[in-house]
Amino acid sequence: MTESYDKTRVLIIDDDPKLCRLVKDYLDPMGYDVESAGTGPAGLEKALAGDFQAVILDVMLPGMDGFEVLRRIRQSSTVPVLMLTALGDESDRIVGLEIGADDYLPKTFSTRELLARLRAVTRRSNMTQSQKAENDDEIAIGELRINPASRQAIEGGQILSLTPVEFDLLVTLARSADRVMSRDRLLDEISGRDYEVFDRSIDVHISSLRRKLNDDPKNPRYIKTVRSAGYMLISRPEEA
Amino acid sequence: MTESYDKTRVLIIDDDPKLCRLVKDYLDPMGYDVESAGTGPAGLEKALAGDFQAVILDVMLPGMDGFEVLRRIRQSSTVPVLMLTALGDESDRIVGLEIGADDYLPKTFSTRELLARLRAVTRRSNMTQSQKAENDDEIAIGELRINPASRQAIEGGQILSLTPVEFDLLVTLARSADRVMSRDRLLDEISGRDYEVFDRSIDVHISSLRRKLNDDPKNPRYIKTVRSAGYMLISRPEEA
DNA sequence: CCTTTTTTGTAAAGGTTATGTAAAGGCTGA
DNA sequence: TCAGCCTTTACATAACCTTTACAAAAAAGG
Repeated sequence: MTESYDKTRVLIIDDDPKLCRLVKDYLDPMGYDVESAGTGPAGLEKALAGDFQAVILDVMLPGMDGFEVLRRIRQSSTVPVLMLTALGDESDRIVGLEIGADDYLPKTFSTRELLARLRAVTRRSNMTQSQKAENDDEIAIGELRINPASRQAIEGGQILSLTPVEFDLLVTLARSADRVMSRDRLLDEISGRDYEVFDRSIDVHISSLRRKLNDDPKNPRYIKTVRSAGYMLISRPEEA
Repeated sequence: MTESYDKTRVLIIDDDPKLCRLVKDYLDPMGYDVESAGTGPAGLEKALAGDFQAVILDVMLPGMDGFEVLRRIRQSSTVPVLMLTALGDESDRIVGLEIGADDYLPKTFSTRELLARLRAVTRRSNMTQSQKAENDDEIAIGELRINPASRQAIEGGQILSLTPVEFDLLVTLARSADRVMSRDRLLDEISGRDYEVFDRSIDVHISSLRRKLNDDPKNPRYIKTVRSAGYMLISRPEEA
């Protein structure tokens, strides 16, 4: 095993080795873990076996064509699939078979586009997983009021100017007030990333959140550190 | 009873079982409850009997064609109907529009499109009567007055000369004042398109709207940018 | 107690992404 | 054809997120 398991795993199924190489060379340095398959059956097998966060699938494949592969993938998997279609070649698409892909990518895609669509597709599937409850009700905790609809938080009458991640972090903590949230969990909620042991970004965000909340780590009114476990937003600030 | 009551119920009417399966396989895990019908008459019966939040209807059906099915559905139901048309077949669209289709999907749709349109269509039909009545009342926000009936907007006594899209954008923002509207949502409301990763047109419209409103992005009286989330029209311009 | 190890707090740097907007391109209806 | 409008493109800039580094605190172990 040469790859660490936390990367976004992408499978490309295409009979053109050059294209596979191209995609791999481009995505690898961006932190993706790219595998490839040159035929439909091989691709299908890999797609169903290895767990990938996304599959890039050429429509035209020798043996089993892309749509057939897609159909079989869909029989037992909901992995996001990006179909590679020939540019402008819309007329030869087989009516009725072409659904089930999450998005399409023209064969002449730019790397920028590839990356953007990959991200979009993986983000979407992460979102449906947690099935966003979309609760827009205001959350009140002590002097703190959080309004998801306007993405505003007010503490002691002052509007806090929070960055996107800080706001999400605060909402996440608030929705699980008085329960410890692991860094792992927090990171997943706010950015969908996986937590690594050396990842300190949550800590950094917590730090700046505290500064904006005027909160002291040693004697927290809001965010309490739970050593070796995570952070917790406390609903009733008690005096120590 | 196998299904929980709160899922969005979708009926697909298509003679291609593969397509029905694909839609079902894809939508089920996303929290939809999909039923299918293989013929016009069967579909019609189901559409009128079971209560669905949306119907996906193929234009080409053996026996009774899609338009006929749609016409009969419309005789006693206002359920949102998405027509499946062959790609680029403009005349189909025109016919369908007249009969009362709610939206179209090219047969080569991606699930991204499918999901976007399903959401749009169910959102629209979920609106309460008063919301749906397209409230033509004037909206007043600060120095700004918007009159949907005459499609005029006045700011500080001056009539703004807005383009159609700018006006719709302003109305949409105003009707959800103090709530962040995503670009996704805005784009859908004003043009029915679905948002692509590279789409900047909302930003551009916002920019020119701001110019006409004499609004400064950095210190907005009206339209506030909510980074990574969208835009928000603020009803009570606060001092910074 | 004292030392070592683990964990956390936070400043600063560096790279990345989102946004504002001008300009170009393209579509549509007169 | 032209005029008006919408979208796309392109680039500058600002805001942001993560990483790194180091200090401090807490726990563990003696």
